[in-house]
Amino acid sequence: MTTAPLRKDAARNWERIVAVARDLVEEGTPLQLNDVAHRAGVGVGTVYRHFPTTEALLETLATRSLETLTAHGEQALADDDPWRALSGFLARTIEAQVTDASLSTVTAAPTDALPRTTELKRTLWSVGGRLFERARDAGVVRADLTSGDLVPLMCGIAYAANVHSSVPTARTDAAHRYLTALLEGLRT
Amino acid sequence: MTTAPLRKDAARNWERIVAVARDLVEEGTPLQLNDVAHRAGVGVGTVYRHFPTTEALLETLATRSLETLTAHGEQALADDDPWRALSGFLARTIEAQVTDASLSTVTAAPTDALPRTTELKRTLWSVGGRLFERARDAGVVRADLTSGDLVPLMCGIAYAANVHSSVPTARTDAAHRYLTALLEGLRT
Amino acid sequence: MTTAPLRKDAARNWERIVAVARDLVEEGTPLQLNDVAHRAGVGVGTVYRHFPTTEALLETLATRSLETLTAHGEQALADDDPWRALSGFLARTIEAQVTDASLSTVTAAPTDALPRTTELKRTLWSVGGRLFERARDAGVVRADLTSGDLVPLMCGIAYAANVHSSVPTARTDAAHRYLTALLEGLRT
Amino acid sequence: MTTAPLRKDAARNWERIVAVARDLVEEGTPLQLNDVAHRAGVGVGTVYRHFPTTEALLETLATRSLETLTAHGEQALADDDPWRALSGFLARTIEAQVTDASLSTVTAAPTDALPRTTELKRTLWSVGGRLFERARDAGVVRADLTSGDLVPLMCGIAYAANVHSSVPTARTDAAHRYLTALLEGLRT
DNA sequence: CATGAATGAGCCTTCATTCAT
DNA sequence: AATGAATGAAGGCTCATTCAT
Repeated sequence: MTTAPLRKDAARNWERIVAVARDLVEEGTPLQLNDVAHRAGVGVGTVYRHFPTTEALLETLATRSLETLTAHGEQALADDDPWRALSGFLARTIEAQVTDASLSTVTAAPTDALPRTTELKRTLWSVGGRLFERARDAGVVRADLTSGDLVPLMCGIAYAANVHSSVPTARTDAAHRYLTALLEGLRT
Repeated sequence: MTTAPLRKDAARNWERIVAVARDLVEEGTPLQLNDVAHRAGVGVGTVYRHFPTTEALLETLATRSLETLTAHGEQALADDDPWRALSGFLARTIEAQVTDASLSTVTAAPTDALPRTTELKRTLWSVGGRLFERARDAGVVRADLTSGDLVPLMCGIAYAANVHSSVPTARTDAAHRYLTALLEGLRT
Repeated sequence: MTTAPLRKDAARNWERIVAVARDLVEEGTPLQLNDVAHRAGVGVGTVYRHFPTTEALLETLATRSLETLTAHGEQALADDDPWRALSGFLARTIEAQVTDASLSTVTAAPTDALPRTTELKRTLWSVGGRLFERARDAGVVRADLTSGDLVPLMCGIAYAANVHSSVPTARTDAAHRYLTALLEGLRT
Repeated sequence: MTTAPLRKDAARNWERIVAVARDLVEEGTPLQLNDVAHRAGVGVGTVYRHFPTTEALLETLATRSLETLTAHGEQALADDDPWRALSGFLARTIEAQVTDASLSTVTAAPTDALPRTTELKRTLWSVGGRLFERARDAGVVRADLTSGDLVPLMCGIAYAANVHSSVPTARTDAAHRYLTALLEGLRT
């Protein structure tokens, strides 16, 4: 409902642009709207029409991961075991962060370009927060950390996994080890 | 003997440039040699003479912290208690990373502009590695992390502490909490 | 079909830029794209879009002369008298070189920026070579020079004509005298 | 007598600078006084003291060839055979031009930085002119060229020999062939 | 005399954004 | 809606020349 229904050709362009942008982000090339336009075979103006700024495009890329994670989080809330629920959720989060570069950027950004992003982030933080608080109330988590520390910590682990390793598998691996260590530290 | 003895006026300019650069880095402004020159009240050429690239300047800023940390690390090696030695060293490291933005950048960089930096980093990693291995040999540290994870982890914690908090004291505070959590996880 | 059809306004800018560049080259001012842009009343970016390097612009200027000369050369090949054909062609070549500064630069350059230039030069050299060889086969030309000497010799004469005389008519005059002397020397 | 007698150390610096500059010119590197100073192991100021401009240095390099050629020319004037005298002189001139890059530059330059250069050039042109006129008076040389064409022609041949051949021997070779052709054309 | 640090104009190039077509 | 040419601020770097030490 948020987005107006697009004409068929406009929708096709939108898809192309997003696809190209995803490739670029994946290979680490900094997003440049001119460049995206060229590779997508559309005019610069078209890209600007769909995505007024680089950030807007990046947030659009991140949307998919944000939605998936939210869904996972909501499922986790249904889990009886608070610790298993929290740790599973965090594992998925870290994996997404390490895999999808747009996600880590958007997650760490203090402000958003799209209202939709703000909304999604808020929901996701809220779900994560509830998982965390449930675990703390159950006494399985240290008391000196708060739910507000979750996002920074996830960003930090993703960042740590990226430092010094450009190989994707090495990154995923490192991320898991770091999360495990942290979870051990979190657990009471 | 490391640095060639500078003429008095050259030394004064060097100091000015470094001081200005430190301020800029501190306030989060990206280093631009033209800008540095302007603010330091010297010609662009002067900055370029002293620091051929932005990286060289940044590494020069980081040198101080790198040296201090190395000295601390070497003192720590003299400590009888392997755990106390390691955790103390890491605490100082994190504090430096959070306080000095040049340090985190230089630490995370895969390559160096100045040979001096490479040398300093190597020494520091080596000291940290020895502290870590001593702790592991003493059986006070988890076995699935290695000394090579130390640098990424420190960078990650510093990054986490910086996300979402621009207030210096909040950063230092967060960094300590995160390190504590991690250390709990590390400890056997 | 060689050049993509330009939009009307783009074409107008292209023309302006080329015209300004021609003037500058004519008056001996070294081409600078910023300068060209300014004088043509367009933005720097526009010049860079049309001509990525100074060389590309210069070669574009030279194209006209290269094409004209090639046409003349092909007509000359139709002439029955090998000597008249060769000497006429060389006379036109020299005249063009002395008149059009871009031509001499491009001719003497070991490498080209535009594929089109390489193609044109190759064709022109080939035509000239055939004229020369026909004359040699007819026994009207010295045997110790080869068709490969033609380009250097033409460049040399143009250079000679330019040394010490900034007045256009004096240059053309000198060029003719020097070519005549050389042709006398070439003739058997 | 023109140059004031130099102190011994000043003389040594002068020699070093000139030697370095000769090497640079030989290898085709454009002369830059800072660069020369660095390679010669002296301060920039010292180079500027001895040679106020790049041109002055270049002319100093050319002096040697100018003097040698003048001497040769004067010997040639003693030769009974006007044609042999002229052609021998021109052969030496061309050889020098092709061998010594400073000479061709200085020869072609419309103005001089050092009075000494002007004087040397004047003398050399005069000697060359006399050789030429003697040959013309003897009726062994075409009448439509004048002694004033000698310098341009020599520059032109040297230029032609340099175009497209970076190999020294190939240059000398080409220069000889071109001169021979021209001399044939000059001869009546 | 020698030194070499300092200067800064000058040139090059990129890229986010606008707007006529 | 789409296109892509045009714009020009912004930043990077070099090098000839001066002048304090």
